[in-house]
Amino acid sequence: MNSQSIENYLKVIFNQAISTDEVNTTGIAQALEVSLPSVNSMVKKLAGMGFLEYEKYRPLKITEKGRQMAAMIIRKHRLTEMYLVEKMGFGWEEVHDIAEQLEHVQSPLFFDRMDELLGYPKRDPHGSPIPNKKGHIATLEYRMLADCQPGEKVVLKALGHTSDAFLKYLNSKNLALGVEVEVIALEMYDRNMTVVYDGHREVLSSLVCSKLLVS
Amino acid sequence: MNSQSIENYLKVIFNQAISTDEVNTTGIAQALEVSLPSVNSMVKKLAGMGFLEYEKYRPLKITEKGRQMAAMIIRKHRLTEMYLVEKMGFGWEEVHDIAEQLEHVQSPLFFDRMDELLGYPKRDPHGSPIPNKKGHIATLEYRMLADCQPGEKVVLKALGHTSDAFLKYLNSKNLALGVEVEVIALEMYDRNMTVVYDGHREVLSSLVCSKLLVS
DNA sequence: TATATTTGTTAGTCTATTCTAACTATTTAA
DNA sequence: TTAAATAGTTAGAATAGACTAACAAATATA
Ligand SMILES: [Mn+2]
Ligand SMILES: [Mn+2]
Ligand SMILES: [Mn+2]
Ligand SMILES: [Mn+2]
Repeated sequence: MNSQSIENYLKVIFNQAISTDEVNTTGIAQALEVSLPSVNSMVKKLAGMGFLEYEKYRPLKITEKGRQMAAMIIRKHRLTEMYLVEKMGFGWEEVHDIAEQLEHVQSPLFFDRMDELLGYPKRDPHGSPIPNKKGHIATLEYRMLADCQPGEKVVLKALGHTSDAFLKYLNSKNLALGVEVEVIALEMYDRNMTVVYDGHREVLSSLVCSKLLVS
Repeated sequence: MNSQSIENYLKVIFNQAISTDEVNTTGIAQALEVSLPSVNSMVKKLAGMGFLEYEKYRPLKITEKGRQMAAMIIRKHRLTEMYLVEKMGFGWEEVHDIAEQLEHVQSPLFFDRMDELLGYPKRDPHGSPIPNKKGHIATLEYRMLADCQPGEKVVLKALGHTSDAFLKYLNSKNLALGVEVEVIALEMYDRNMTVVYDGHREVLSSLVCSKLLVS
């Protein structure tokens, strides 16, 4: 069985590979808050296990095997988050830290049961796709709210970022997935956006709007 | 935070202290399937942390602090088992291995929510008491079925042992907690007991009867 | 292009947890 | 009450994962 440490590295590497395909050591070190040499030695180990391709001083490439393995951990993480929200009444800002631990539990039955009880959900509480049992991850074609034009009506589908602070901010504005948002105005100077939803009228910064994924 | 290893040691030591109060190294080694020297060095560490009293070549004594700590882990273990059975539809023979992992999750909220959703249960699915948040464990005054006399009608309340094999045996005989059992006959030669319950008539060995706790 | 900055690597150390081999104390039993 | 058996200890080593200090390669910048 892979250690929790190995699983956490793999997950980070997989996530960084989504945007750039090639991953660098420094990024991993920052994400996991460990030193560069720690990453270097773990990377060699992961390469030895066939999860990565590694050449000295070259960016890393995750292999299909690595991708597969990472997807299974992410599957467990996201199923857990969904379960905590849907079945145990947690808020979407409370579940990540718990899922970070439960994702390492070794028990296919446990996660299959969650999946079943949830009715085989496709997304986690933050709108991110839940990989299926084969490791396949649906690619979601959402736009950023920041790219919408005044007059458009869109539905909030997912978040591009899920920090505690951001989730709490969204809670304070009553912004949740599924909410229909109408773009009223876009200030060209700072790209602040005035929106209306659910009887609310708010001005959202471009920072926020770039993290709200809509369709 | 205490490591999983430390937590597993503490739990074993606590459990062994219930019967004899004094615990010996060999018992711990057997329960955890590790070598004697491993236990020896961990025991010194636990003593250093104030969980045990240790003197060379003397049996160990668990301290109040150690008892407290162990109770909190056992609380998480048993709440988890109850949750898995009651809310997720697992059989009582399936839950121990999952609970063995979940008991190490660091999230008071997670277990408090389980507790709440379960309606603050007093026992786990095998009839063992769930320690309360202060670490207090109710002592259950049950008798062994083996000590009952022909003619007595008793209710199965808990198990003195919870191995997979035993639980599966009980499943095969449709014996579950809460079942009312009438003692029909007791064979003095081998102490086999003939019992009737739920429309079943079975002959149970003394080995089995000594592990069935009734009231 | 030459230099400065950033990024990645190596060497060596540390802690946690485990092990085997060798030894010592305690307990049991002849 | 001595010898045998059992239980516990020490020493020394291994592995996993992390770190700092020192160095090398790659990249950015003047
Ligand atoms: Mn998460
Ligand atoms: Mn994790
Ligand atoms: Mn159990
Ligand atoms: Mn455990």
